[in-house]
Amino acid sequence: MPELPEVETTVRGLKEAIVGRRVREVEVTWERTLANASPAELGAALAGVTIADVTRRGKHVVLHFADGAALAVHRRMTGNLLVRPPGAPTEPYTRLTLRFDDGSELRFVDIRKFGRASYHRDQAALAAFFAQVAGPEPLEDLTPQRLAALLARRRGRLKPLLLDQTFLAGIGNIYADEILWTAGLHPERRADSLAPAEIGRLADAIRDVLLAAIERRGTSLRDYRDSDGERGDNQRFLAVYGRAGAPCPRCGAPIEKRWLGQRGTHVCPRCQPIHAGPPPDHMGETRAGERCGPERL
DNA sequence: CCACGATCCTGCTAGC
DNA sequence: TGCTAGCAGGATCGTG
Repeated sequence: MPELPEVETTVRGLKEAIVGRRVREVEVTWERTLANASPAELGAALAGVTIADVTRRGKHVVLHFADGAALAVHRRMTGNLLVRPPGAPTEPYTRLTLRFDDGSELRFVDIRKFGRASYHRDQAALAAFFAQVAGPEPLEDLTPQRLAALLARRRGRLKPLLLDQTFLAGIGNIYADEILWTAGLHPERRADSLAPAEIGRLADAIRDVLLAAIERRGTSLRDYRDSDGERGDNQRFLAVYGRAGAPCPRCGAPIEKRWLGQRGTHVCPRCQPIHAGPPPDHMGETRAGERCGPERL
């Protein structure tokens, strides 16, 4: 569910809400949520410790504690991190709760139980963890030159590569489809086949699509909520994702849905030709940000 | 290195 | 109305 823009939105909300709060106790209601510790170990490690900062790395929310330790939370498909005041009724599907000194709570609510939290005793351990699971941040200095180097000698197809978190950290199924449409690139293009102009379009699309979605506080199709429980707005601006059969906002051709790497994939057959080459003439008629209409709320 | 299938889970919905 | 198959913002592991 949550991809980079949703995680970024959540992190900004959590920073406001819980930095400076001190953990009184930890409650674990679904043990497998904890990836590398027992409930007792996590409780002992966090009791009495203050939240010093909240950051994002890829799709992970990272809670940093005053003692240098950190808790990395990956929400997978349906997980949400909600801040609730003292005495607020518990949400169903709550898997993990940090209760603070003032009685307020941070709750990890996750219908499908895929989400995971991992505890890291210090910065070195945290860095080692992310070295394993997360590649470069797509919003930090992703120049066309750098993207070209990343794509070189990659023989796989574009979309599965964008979904590979060690290639770039934070892009998921929605934004991969939106990015490739924005760049006018077919998801099955071989990654090392892009011309320099195409790499430039891809770098621009990655930045533009992700930044626009952050500005709209993320995409809420069904389950995603921010730390206040609010929905995002970006679902109203999707060009291809979830719009099979509907007209392409740029050229009007019906959006196709196909299956690629076990993921539903949405593509405009006219704007995203499978063969390498210059973009179709109509590319650029619509600028990023003004695409889409109200036909799908 | 790359593709594919199975697995972990629950809820919703389209179609019969 | 009621049931069921299939699908869902993800990642990992094993096989070929």
